[in-house]
Parts: sequence; structure tokens; C-alpha cells
Amino acid sequence: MPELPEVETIVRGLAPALDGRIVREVVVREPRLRVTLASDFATRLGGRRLGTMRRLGKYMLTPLDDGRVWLVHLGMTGRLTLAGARPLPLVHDHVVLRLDDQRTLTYNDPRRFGRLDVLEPGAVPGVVGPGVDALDDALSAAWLFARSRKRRTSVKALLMDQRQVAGLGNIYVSELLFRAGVRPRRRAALLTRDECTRIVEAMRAVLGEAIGRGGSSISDYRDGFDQAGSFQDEHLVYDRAGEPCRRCGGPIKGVVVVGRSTFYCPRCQR
DNA sequence: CGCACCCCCTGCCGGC
DNA sequence: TGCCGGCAGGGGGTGC
Repeated sequence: MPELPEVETIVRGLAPALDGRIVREVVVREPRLRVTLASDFATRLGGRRLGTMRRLGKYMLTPLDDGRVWLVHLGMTGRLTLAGARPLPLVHDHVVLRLDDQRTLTYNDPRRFGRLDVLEPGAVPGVVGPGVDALDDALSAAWLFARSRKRRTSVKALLMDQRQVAGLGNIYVSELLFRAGVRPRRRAALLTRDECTRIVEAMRAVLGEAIGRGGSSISDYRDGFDQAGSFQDEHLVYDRAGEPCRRCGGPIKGVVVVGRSTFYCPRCQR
């Protein structure tokens, strides 16, 4: 579920509230996430003072006062929610942190595809690979043009590859390619400089607007305070197969590209 | 190298 | 109404 705008929304909300807090207690109710929590996870996080949480791609990274970094990845259905003292535990509440201000930070994840970890100092760069964050200034049209040369893969696969561009997921790739007027299956190596410019501009625009709307709540996404986003109301193509294109009126097409459902307008995108 | 296909897991929805 | 197959915003592994 959560892509860059959703993770960014959570981080913007939680970072000020968590900065400087001390983790008084860590309760692991279910360690079997996609990667089973290390047996010492609770002791490595317990007692630590939290620094300023930040986002890198779809990861949430919080520095600890011992130099390590607390890492959270929400997978498809993860939620990180800050609430008052001792809220009633809900089904799929896997990890519960009690803070020194008596508030409670809960990791809930029905499908358990998420990841929680405490990283050693210096391990952070490795978690996202050599690519750049989708909102990093370094991701320019020139960078994308250079990176896409000699790639036999589709532009969608290139943009979805977290080692290349970190943060984009299935919703926002369809949305940004519609705005850029580029078909998802176009060979990356055949993108023109002008198309790379349009893709980068569309990427920044759609991500910025989505963040402004608090992300997309398709079914279960909520921010760090359990509030839904509203950008799903602005989707132009995602999950709209057969419905009229909002620009030309023609039917939106739904296909599968690199194993993921993909939506585009055959008339508006080339 | 790129991709099809498999897995991880629960929940929801549509069809019958 | 109830069951079942298919699919879901992510990511990792294998084998062709």
C-alpha cells in the first residue's frame, strides 16, 4: 500500500512527536514479519532516545542515541500509529512501543509483509541500493536519460526498481506516466530527452500533490494518527480500467506489466 | 540482463 | 447465504 507520499505523510506527522522521546518499553506480540524480528530487537530499541525520523524511499529511519538506526518498512498493509496511553490492542498489532510521555506507538500489519529492524551505524545506505530517492534533486531529467540508456526493460519496470528510483510504487508510476504522456511498456532506452523531462516533472508534481492530500487511501492506508488521505479521489488512471479518460474521454486500458496491474490511456500516452 | 513465476500473509470482493 | 478463486499499495528468490 504505502508508497512515497504515504510514508512521507506518516513521517511528517510522527517526526515532531517522536523527536527526543525515550522508548520505555518494547512489546513484541508477533515477531514473524516478512523477516522475523531478531531475538534482541526489543532490547536494542528499549531505553533508547529517538532522534528525528526521516524517509528514504519507502523506508522510515529513526536515529537512536547509541548511533544505531531504527528502520520501519510498511510493506503492503503496515501501519505505524501514535496514540494515547495503553490503547486496546487490536488484531495484528505486532509491536507496541510505550514512550516516556506515556503515549503508545503501535506497528500493525495484517499481511506481515513489513520489516522492522535496528541497524548498525553505516548500514543505512545499503538498505536502498545505489539509486536516488524520487524527490531527491539529483533525480533530474539528465540523470534519468543517462540511467535509461542501454536498458532493455520497460520504463515502468525502471521506475518501479527501488535500486534505481526509491519510493515509487504501483499507483504513482501509472499516474505519473499518464501525466507525462508515456506508455508504461515503452523501452526505457528509447525515451527521448524531452520524455525524460516530462517524466521527472510529472513525478515531482504527482508526488507533491499526493503528499499535499495526505496520500492515497485505497482501502486501509492511514497516517501516523490514524487519519485517511484523499489523493485516491485525484487518481486519473489507477484502477480505472474501462472508465473514460479524464482528458480525452477514451477508455482507460488495464494491462499487466512486470507482473503488476498497470493502467494507461492509449490515446494520451505514446 | 530481464522477466515470468514462485513465495511470504490476510482480507475483501465478485461470481456462482 | 456461503464458499471459492482472484486480486491487493511490497519485496525477494529462482531459473530460464
